[in-house]
Amino acid sequence: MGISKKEEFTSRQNKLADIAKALGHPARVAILEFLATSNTCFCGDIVEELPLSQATVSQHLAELKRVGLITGDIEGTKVCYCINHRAWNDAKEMMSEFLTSIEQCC
Amino acid sequence: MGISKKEEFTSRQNKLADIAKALGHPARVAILEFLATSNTCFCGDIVEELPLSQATVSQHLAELKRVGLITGDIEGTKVCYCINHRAWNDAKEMMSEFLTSIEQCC
DNA sequence: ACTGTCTATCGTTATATTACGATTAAAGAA
DNA sequence: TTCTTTAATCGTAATATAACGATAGACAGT
Repeated sequence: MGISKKEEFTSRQNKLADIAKALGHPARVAILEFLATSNTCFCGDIVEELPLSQATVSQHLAELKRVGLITGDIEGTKVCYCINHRAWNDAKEMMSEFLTSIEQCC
Repeated sequence: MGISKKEEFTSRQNKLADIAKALGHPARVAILEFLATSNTCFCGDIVEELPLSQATVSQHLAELKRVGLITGDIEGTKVCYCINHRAWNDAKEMMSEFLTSIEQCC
């Protein structure tokens, strides 16, 4: 990409874009929906649910963890992934505010 | 990316992810904010506002147009970019619904 | 017809993303 | 200790994205 110009934008714009980017793949949308509706949050169950390999699912989980939307707690040999409610609510508020702020135009 | 597995997800998950992806760059967030707050919607004014070249801004505008969030109307030699209110409201509703649907977890 | 202005597109480069098989590391069970 | 299960990481390949200069094409003015 040549050199990134992200520093040239506000930190709010960057944070918003970063959250949106994390939601910008159907697999990650599916993971979040699975976590919200299923009883189990174990990585293995997510892998079973998705049409992707274990390695790929692990990558998507890492991306969601990178932006803080989920946590991963080790339980024995398994890992339990959970929605980080604080971060999720922050993201929800930030996104909602943005979505409603874009109204009128020329 | 090897081969994309996007067909394996629901069309709703894909659409949601596609919108999120379009919002997943600070330049595109900035463009939408500019359109919502400024009187002018001309491409040239957007280019002036952003710390990016004309070619790069044009690419970002094309991406926003691709998902339907903005329209581009030719007016003489200039092009007036506007928020597509119908599409924006659809996106807003879809995103809000998703954001609020993710609540409880394990 | 010529000139300048505006914006899309082309060509290119650097980097990021998505995907997977194979391997590794950690924990529990035998 | 040895074996199994689980999930992260490594290595790699294909594709996508972001950035820009240069060019082209459309329109308006002279």
